[in-house]
Amino acid sequence: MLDIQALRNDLDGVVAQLKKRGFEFDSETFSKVESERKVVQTRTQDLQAKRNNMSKQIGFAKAKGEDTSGIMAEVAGLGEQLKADEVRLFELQTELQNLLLNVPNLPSNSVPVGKSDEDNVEVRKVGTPATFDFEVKDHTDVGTPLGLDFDTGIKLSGARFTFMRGYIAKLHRALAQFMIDTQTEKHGYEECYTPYLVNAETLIGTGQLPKFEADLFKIIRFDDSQEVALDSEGAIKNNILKKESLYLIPTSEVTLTNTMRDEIVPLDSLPIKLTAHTPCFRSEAGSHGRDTKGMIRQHQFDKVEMVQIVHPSKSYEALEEMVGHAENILKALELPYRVVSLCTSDMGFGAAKTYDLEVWLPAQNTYREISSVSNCEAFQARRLQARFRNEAGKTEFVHTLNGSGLAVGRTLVAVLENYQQADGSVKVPEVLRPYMNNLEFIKP
RNA sequence: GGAAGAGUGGCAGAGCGGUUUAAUGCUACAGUCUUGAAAACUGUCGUGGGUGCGAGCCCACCGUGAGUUCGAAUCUCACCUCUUCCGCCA
Repeated sequence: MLDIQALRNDLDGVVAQLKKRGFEFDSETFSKVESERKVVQTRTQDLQAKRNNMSKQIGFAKAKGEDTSGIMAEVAGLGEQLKADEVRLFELQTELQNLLLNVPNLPSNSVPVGKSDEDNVEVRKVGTPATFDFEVKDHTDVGTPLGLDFDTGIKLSGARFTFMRGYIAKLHRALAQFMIDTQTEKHGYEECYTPYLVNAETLIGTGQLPKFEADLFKIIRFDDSQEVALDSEGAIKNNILKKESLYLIPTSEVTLTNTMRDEIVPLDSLPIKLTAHTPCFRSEAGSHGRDTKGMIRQHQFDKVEMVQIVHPSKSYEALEEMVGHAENILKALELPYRVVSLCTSDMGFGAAKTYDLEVWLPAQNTYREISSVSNCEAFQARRLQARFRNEAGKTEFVHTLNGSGLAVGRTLVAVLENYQQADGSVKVPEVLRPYMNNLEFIKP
C-alpha cells in the first residue's frame, strides 16, 4: 500500500511514478473522495466531541438529582446528523482503502523504465553454457525415462501437475535439502515450517489480495451443521457459507512475511532473516497456452524462499545480498545463469525493485527465470502494520524483501537439461551427491 | 465433534451503564542522592487518526463485527481465539 500522505502531498509525482509501470491512477476519484473525507471526518469528530461532552453533563446532573430533560432533548437533536456522518465517513474510508489496496508500489529510481520484458536490463552473466557433442533433449525427454511421470500427474489432478518417481523424486528432494541447508548454514536464515493454508487477511498483507484472487486456489469451507444448498443455477448459496475460507499459499513469502503483521519489534532485532521450503500453489489464470509442455509452469511446485525484514536504510544493501544468496545455489550447482534487473512494467505488484535470476536451458537455447528477488520497501509493511522502534523510540515501518532461493521444480529442469549425457543418463551435480547416496549418474 | 470457562496497555491485574483523563503493581527509561552500584524518592511510559506554522486541541481503539442507550470496557447477538475436560485421531 502506498503512503496516503504521499498522495495528499504530491499527487502528481506519485501519478507520474505509477505511469512508468503502466498503471493509470485515478487521481480524479481519489481527489474527490479525499476532499469529502476531510470535510465529513472533521464534522463527525466535532459532533462526537459535542455529544461526549453533553453526555458527561447528563451524568453529572443525574448524580446531583437535577432535571436533565432539557439537555437530553438537545443531544437527541445531534443523533441523526451524527449517525449519517458516521456512516458516510465509514463509506469514504472504505472507498479510499479499496482504492489504495489496488495500487501497485512505486518503482525505485534505479529501476529501468520499460514497457515489457524486452526492456529488462541484463546486469551480469555467470558461467558458460556447455557445448554438447550430441543432440540435446529437453527436460521432458530426458526426465521421462528416469521417473518424471507427466501422465500420472494428469490422471490424478489434470494439466500442470507432475508425478515423480525413483531417483527423479529423490533428486528433487536433494535439491530442496541442499538449498535450505545452504540458506540456513551459510547465509544465516532461520529455517521455518509454515501453514500452506492461510486466511484472506494474510494475503492482503503481502499484496496477493484483493487484486489477484484469480491466481489463487481457494478452499471454501461450509458450516457442516447445515445442508449444502444450491441455487437455481447450481451455484452454492451464500447464506450457508459461514466459516472463513482459506487459500493455498502461492509462495511462502506470504507466511514468512506475515509473521511480522501487527508487530512492533525492537531496533536490535533487525534484520530478521527467514527461510522455508514449501509447496506453492498457483492457479495461473490467463497463462493457458504458455509453457504447456513439461514442468516449467505448474499449479503446484516447491520453492525455498528467503525473506528479510530490515531497517529502511539497509534494504537496498539487503537486496544485493539476497541476490547473492540465490546466485550461490546456482554457482554451487555449476549452472550458467544471468542476472536481470526487471524494468518498471515487468515487476510484481508490491516490488520497488526486482532482480530475476535466469538459468541457462540448452534445449530452449535461452535463459529462463528461476528466481526473483524483490525489495518491497514499506509497501507490504504498511499493509501489515509491521514496525520497529527506531533510534528515537518512535515506531517506523520496516522494509520487507523476498526472493526464491530457488524454485525447486525449475532447478530440476535445469539440472536435467544441463547435466544430460549422450547415453540418456543424467550426471548428479557434485554438491548433491551427499544427498543422493553418492550416486554419480541417474540411469534409465 | 461435545461441554464448561476466559479474552483489558510490554507483563500482571482492577473496573461489570455516568466524578474513568482505564485504578494499582511490576518492568523499562530519565532525573535526584551516591566515589560507583543498589535501595529510596521524583517524573515519564499504548496504538492509530484528524486539525493547526506551532505549544496544542480533538476523535477512535478494552479479541472482532453488529445492536441497545443521551452515554458502553461494562448490557444483547453473532463470530474469532485461547484454556480445561470428554470423544476421535497421526
